[in-house]
Amino acid sequence: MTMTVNELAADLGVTARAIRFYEAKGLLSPARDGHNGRVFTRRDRARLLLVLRGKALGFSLDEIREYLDLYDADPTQRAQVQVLLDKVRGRIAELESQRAALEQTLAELRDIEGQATAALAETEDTPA
Amino acid sequence: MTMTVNELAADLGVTARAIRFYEAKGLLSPARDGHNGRVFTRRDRARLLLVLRGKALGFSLDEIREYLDLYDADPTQRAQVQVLLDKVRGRIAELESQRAALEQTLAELRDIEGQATAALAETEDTPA
DNA sequence: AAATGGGTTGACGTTAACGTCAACCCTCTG
DNA sequence: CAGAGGGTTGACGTTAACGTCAACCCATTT
Repeated sequence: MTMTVNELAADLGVTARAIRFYEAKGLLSPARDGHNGRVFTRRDRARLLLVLRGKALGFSLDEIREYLDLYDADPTQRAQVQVLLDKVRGRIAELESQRAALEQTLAELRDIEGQATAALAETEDTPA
Repeated sequence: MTMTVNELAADLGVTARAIRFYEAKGLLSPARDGHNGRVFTRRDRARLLLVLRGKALGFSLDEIREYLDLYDADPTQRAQVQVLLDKVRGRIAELESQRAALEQTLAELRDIEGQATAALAETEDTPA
């Protein structure tokens, strides 16, 4: 049911050092087994997956922590919910502009790909 | 028709230091005016824009340089074109998986937004 | 001539995100 | 009981991407 650091690390393709680092940064908070090792549940694992996705999207660990706080936020406090909402909307705006840049880059790369393919086809029978 | 470092920097919202740094890294190669300053054309500006977009997408400067080389590549050399094509396709694959992660994150954030909005509406008449 | 306003090249400082030891602690197992 | 096998906490090293001087050059303006 639970995992150790190295198991989780192997599972998600990261190093144990990185996981401990994330804990030190407050992104994870696995339980302990006496003086022994950390105990990771599937919730910890899910959280780490969120961290990794955030990283893949180019966010810093600090940003990811804020982002995780959005998940944990208590939706019963009116003022806090308002802050949460603002943050979420800001993040959505950022991601959407990032997506736009990404689409544009993809389009350009596809264009280059097409040109390269064409160039190959053209010289197909007249090799260097 | 041309610009100085600081003009370009102000124009695109980066520091002159960063621009010089990019040049040192081989991402830009503006002309010189005698012993005086760098001279940036609109082609240099366009190139810098590509750099900035790459950064926004989370690529390292080294990766961006490779990426820029794709633009500059000579499409008349068969072997080089093949390499180019492979690189481009690899990059496209990366970007598409990145886009998938982005879409998923966006969906989750929108979900949180909806819940927060609902929570606000519910306590609208019964404030804290 | 002195000062002011760009611009230049080092050279060193800084932050983020770990990598890489080193030293140490349990807990088995032969 | 001597290792071997996990796990732990420092502490220091490293890379990327600049920031931040410092010292200097050249062309004006005053």
